[in-house]
Amino acid sequence: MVTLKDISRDLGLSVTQVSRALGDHTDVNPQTKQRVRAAADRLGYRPNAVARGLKTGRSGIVAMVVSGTRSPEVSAHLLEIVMGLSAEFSRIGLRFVLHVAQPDEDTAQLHEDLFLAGGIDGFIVISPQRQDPRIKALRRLGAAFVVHGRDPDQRHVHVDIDNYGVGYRLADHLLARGHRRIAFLTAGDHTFFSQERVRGLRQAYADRGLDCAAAQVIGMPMIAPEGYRATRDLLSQTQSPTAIIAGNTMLARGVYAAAAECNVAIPDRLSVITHDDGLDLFGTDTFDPPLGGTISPLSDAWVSVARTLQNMIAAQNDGLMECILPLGFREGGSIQSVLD
Amino acid sequence: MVTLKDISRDLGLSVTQVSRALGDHTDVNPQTKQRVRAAADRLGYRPNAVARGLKTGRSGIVAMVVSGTRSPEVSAHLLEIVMGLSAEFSRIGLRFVLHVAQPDEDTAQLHEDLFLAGGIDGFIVISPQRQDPRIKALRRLGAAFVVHGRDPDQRHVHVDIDNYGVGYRLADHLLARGHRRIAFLTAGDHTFFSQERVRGLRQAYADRGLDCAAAQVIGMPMIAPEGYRATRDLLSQTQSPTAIIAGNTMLARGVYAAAAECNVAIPDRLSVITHDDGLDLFGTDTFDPPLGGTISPLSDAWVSVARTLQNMIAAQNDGLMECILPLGFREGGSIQSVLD
DNA sequence: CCCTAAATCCGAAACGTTTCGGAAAAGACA
DNA sequence: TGTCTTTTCCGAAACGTTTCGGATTTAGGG
Repeated sequence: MVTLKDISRDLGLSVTQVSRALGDHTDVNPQTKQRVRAAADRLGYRPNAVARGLKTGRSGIVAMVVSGTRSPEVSAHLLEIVMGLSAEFSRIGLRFVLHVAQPDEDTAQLHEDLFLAGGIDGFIVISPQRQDPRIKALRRLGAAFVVHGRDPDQRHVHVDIDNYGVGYRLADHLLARGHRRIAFLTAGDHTFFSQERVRGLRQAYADRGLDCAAAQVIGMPMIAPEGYRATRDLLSQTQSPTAIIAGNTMLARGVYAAAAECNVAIPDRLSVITHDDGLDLFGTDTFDPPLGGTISPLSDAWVSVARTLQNMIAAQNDGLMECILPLGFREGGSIQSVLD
Repeated sequence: MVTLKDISRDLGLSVTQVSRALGDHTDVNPQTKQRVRAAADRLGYRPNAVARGLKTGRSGIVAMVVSGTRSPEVSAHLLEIVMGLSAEFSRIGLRFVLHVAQPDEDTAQLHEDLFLAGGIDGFIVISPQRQDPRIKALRRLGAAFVVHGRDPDQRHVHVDIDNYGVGYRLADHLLARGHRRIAFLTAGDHTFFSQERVRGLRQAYADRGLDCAAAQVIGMPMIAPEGYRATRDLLSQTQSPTAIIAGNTMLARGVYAAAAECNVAIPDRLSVITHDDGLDLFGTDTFDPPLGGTISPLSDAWVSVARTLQNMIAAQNDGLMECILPLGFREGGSIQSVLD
C-alpha cells in the first residue's frame, strides 16, 4: 500500500505538505502541487479511506437498510430505487451501499449497530410508516439521515411530493369531467402518503359541494396483481365506478389488465388516472391508451435526497427540514368525460 | 462517543487493559474483566470499527458489486441471493453490503476502487463469465474473494456444484427412460456452468452409445418468459422433443405454462426435468405435477461461500481452492418413460 | 537597511484501537 | 533471604490521515 509517507520520502517533502498538496490547499507552491500529484500518480497512491475516516469522522459512505422480500415486483422496484440513489450519490462523490436485512430482522436495531460502529456517514430511509422505529432510532442517535416520504409523527428532514395535492388534482380532474363514482386504489392506511392523498380527494369532492361517499377508497399493496383483483371486484359491482384512480402505475397495469379481460373499454366505459413516479418497469408509455395523471419522477427525488443528505453530513445543518418536489400532469388518453 | 479511554478513566485502568479485557485476553484478572465489561455496558461503549480497521487492517465488511437490472425476475433472484448471503455472513460476524452499479458501469473498476480505498475485507463474485474482468482485477490486487461458480480461464477459489454432473444426471435420467429427442434450455455459451452441463449431457448420450445430435441445446436468459417462448417454438416443431431439460425452475415455469397453453400434458406427452437451486420465488413445490430433477440448495452454497471467504480473510490461506457441493435428486412426477 | 506581510513549508498532535515489550507484585521453592 | 516463575498490569508505538500552530524564506514598502 502506498501512503503519504512514501510520497513524502520520494519527494523529500513533509507528509503535511503532501497531504495539503493533494487536498489542493492554498499554502503550497503550485509547482510543488504538480510534483506531488505526479508522484502520487506514478506510485499509484490511493488515499486510505479508513485512516481518513478515523481522523475526519467521515467515511464518505451512506447506507440504506431494507428488509428482504420475495416479491418480484417489490424487488425490482427496490433495485430501481437503489440504482437511482447509487447514481446520484456517486455523482457527488459519496458511496452508497445497501444492507439487506432478513424479513424478520429488526431494522431499527440494524441502523443503530451500523451507525455506532462508525464508518457510515448517513442514512436514507424510504417508505416510512407512522411512528417509524427506524426514524425514531436515527433521531435518538443524532445520525444524519433523510427520509423519502414523511412520518408526520416525528420531526425529520425529508424529501417528498405534495401527496395531498396528488389526491386533490387526480380527483378534481375526474370530478370536473362529471365522474362521481370514483374508486381510489391506494396503499394501506398505515402510510401517511396514502392518508394525505385520500384527504386531498375528499377535499376535492367538498370543494365542489359533493358528497365524497361516492368515492370508494381501497387499500392494498401497490402491485399489479392487487390492482387486477380489485378492479375485477369493482367491475362486477352493480354500481361499478366510472373512474379508477390507481395509486401508481403498477396498480394501473392491473387495472388495465382486468378491464381488458372484462371487455370494459378504457376510456369509453372506464376512466383511469394515476400518479406516475417514473419507475414503471416497462415505461409508462407502454400503456394503451396512454395513461394520464400527475407526474413526479423519482429520479428528481434522488438528486434532492442526495444533496440534502450531503448537506446534513457536511454541517449539522437542520435548517432545511423539508423539500417538496413539484408536480407535473400528463393528459394522456385514459380519461373521458361521462357527459360525452 | 464512548471510547476505551473513557472506560479506562472510569475504572482507573489503562487503555491497554481495557482493550485486552474486552478482547478476552488471558493476561487480565477475571474480576477485572467483569468490571470492565460492566462499565462498558453501563457507559454504552461500542468499539469504533474505523479505528479498529485502521489498526488491524480489517473492517469486518465484505461486499458484492452487481450491475443494476430492470428485469423483475432477475432483481428478485438477486435479492434472494443477497438475503441468503447477508444471513450467513451476519451469522459469522461479518457485515455484508451490496453496491449496485449502473448497468453501463465498469464493475471491475468498481471492485478496484472499493478495495484500494480500504475498508472492504473481501468480495463475493457471482455469475462469473469466462475471462471475467472482475476476477482478473481482484486477482491482480491480491484481494480476498470467493466466486460462486467458476471461470475456468483463471485460478481462483470458488464454491460451485458439479455442473458436468448435473448435465449428465439429468440427461441420463431421461435417456434411461427411452427419451432421445431432448431439448436442453440453458444459459448462453459464455457461461462455463452451461458449457459443463452440455458436456455432461453429451457424455450421457455417448455412454449409452447414442448420437447426441438428437439433443437440442438452446441458450437463453434463464427466466420464465424465455422458457415459455422456447417451449412454444419447440412444441410447434414437426418432430417436437419428448422431454425438456430446464436449466432452472424459472425456465421450468415457462415450460409448464407453454405446455398447458398448447394442451400438452406433463408428463404424459412431455417430460420435464430441471436443476433446482432452491431459489424459486414461489417454491418448487407449487409445480403441478411435481417437478423432478437434481437439487442443490443455494442456501447450502452460501454457508460455504461465507466460511471460505472468512478463512481467506483471516489467513491468506489459498490452500483450499475449490469446494464442490453435493448434488441431490428429486423424482417428482414430471418425467415419464416413453416406453409406457 | 529595517519592518511587515505574504508565501511556503514543517513538526507534532490527534482520531480510537491493538499490541509489543517490559515492569511490578505475588507466590513458590530452595 | 534470595531467586525464579506466574499473574496482572501499563507505557508507548503504530496504523494513515488531517490540521493547528509556528518556523523559515522571500518580496514589498518606506
